Amino acid sequence: MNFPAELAAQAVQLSIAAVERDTGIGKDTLRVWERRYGFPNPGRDAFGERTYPTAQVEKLRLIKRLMDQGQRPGRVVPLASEDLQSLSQNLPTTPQQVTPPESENPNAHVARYLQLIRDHDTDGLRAQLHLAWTELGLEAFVMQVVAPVTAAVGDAWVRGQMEVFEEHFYTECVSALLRHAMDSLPQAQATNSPRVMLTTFAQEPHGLGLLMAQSLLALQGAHCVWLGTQMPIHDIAKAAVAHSAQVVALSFSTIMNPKQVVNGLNELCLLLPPATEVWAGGQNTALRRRQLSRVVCVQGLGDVAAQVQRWRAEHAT
Amino acid sequence: MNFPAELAAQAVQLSIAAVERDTGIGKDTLRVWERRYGFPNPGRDAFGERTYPTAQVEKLRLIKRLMDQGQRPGRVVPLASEDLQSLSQNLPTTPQQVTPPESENPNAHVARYLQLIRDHDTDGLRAQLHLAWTELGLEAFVMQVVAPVTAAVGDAWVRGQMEVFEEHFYTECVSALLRHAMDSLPQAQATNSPRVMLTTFAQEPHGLGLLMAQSLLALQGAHCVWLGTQMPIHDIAKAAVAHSAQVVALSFSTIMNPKQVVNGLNELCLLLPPATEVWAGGQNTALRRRQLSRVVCVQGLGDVAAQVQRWRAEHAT
DNA sequence: TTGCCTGTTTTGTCTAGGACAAGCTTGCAC
DNA sequence: GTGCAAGCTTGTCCTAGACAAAACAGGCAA
Repeated sequence: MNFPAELAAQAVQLSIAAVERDTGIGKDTLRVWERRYGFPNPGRDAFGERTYPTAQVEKLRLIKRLMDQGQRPGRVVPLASEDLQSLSQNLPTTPQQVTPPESENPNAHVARYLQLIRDHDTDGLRAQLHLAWTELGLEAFVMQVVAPVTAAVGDAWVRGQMEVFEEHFYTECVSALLRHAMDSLPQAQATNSPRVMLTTFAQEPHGLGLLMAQSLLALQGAHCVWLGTQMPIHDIAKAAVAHSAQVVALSFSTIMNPKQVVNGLNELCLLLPPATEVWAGGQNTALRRRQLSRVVCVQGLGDVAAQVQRWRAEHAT
Repeated sequence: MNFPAELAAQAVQLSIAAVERDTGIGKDTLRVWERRYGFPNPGRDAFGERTYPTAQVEKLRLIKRLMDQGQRPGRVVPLASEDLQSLSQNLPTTPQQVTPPESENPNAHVARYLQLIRDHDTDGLRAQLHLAWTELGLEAFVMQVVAPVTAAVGDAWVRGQMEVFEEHFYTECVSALLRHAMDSLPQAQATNSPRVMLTTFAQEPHGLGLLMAQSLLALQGAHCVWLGTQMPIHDIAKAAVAHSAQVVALSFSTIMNPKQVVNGLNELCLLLPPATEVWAGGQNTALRRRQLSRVVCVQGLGDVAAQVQRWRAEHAT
């Protein structure tokens, strides 16, 4: 920590393309914010091109986090950094949809994991997760540990109390364990169970929620095909046909543009065989507000089993 | 296969944003190609906005593949689809840097894996890989099986003989196995070994090459920290400090813009403590041509062990 | 033949301001 | 409170021009 990263950071000036990459805010949007709100306020280099100081990029990332939580640009972009900070602290906590284990204080439970993540303790985190899995079994592990801890990590990130790389680090640990746990499930192929293909759209890198859903689906006896994240829509359709999937399960986090979610889902529905169902889950606002004719919106992890039941009932022989 | 996907596809017209998402070609570039080469040649909707037919998007994806192989736009964009097809068939094969096992015909060996992938045979592929790993051991498995098969998959994709989802499917299978194999390695912490942090830039989703490198690093006794793919540059620097990494290992495939690779690496070097080394590997052209002062370019998987030796020699106590 | 220097072409990305549909908010009537 | 209409907000698209960096081609020397 004795390396003066702040000094180096001051010297670094980023191009508009680099800012788009680091913030997820499009070039067009950056220019139009500058015109309308006076922020960001980049300098110009010798060729007349915008150069953004690191401090402004940092502020933009904070603004992006707030907007992902539902804030509107006109309300947050003109604010001073301190106001943004205090705003992010006062955000409401994610509602806990999951019943915590009765035996102990759930917050202490979650806090222990957060501490391991902040300490960058790979082995400790892995051991703790592994212990919880073997103690609770897969279903309770997902519902009582992975889901609340993931929500808490997301909350901490929104408040600026957790770094991106700490979130990645947690995600990698949990993903590895969930995959391992699913591999060691008995392959009890229930009759009359859907063949489910799981993936995300090209702009959506988060696959952890989908992996939790896959765990629950596998426990219900569904046949799951995991294709990884970030698949172009055309290829999702081709894959569904090739794997003769009856259900395509997708997940959408808050970072995805709701308009692109709706457009993409409609496009996908046109390309899929009519009998194939599309299940969509995740925190993205598009799933709550819009009318999506053919798409089944899965309301949280608790709804996964219910949807499988419904599918079974509709496809009873 | 009896669903008329072609009929549905004909009706679908994509916006410029959707084409950027599906092809990886930027909006600016799409417009300037239209101006200069007359292709793509989209229609317009009621609001005067471009609408791209699926056939043109398909052709653009083919063009993108050829350009990733080193073709120049002026030579390929104006060509007819048939000419592009024949061009992609006649591409030179990736040079095999890896000695195949002597005992059998290496092509037959690789072809067996390709067949399993094309058949979408999850269990078969997994079983075959698992068998090879236990027979050969991790190092030979990576060098003689994973590396050549991955190269062959990449080649097949370039020639249009393999779908994106088939490549994803293969990647997921191999990644899971490699992680499992690394977990079950004895944690022989060699003295005087580097602490290596592995990740990729935000625009680079391919992590398989890096995972192979991690396997070899772990076999050399290095302490590896895998952070997953697609990390913003600022966070890579923060993570390196937090994990007190001595080496940051990055991988760059052909899909990344070489200019962005160079810019990103320079930016990263400014943010990292001076003692931290940056190792870069992958097929991206930027690593061969450009001058990158502080960056060590790892020349293929065979070079990984050599770089660890060099590091050891320079940091001998 | 190979290697190196120099002009020319190619190519992606930036600039500017204008436009507009879709979504959200506000306000008014019931 | 509920519903609908008017108005404001906001992201993304449009055109057309500019230019640096990289790639290529040609000439010349060894």
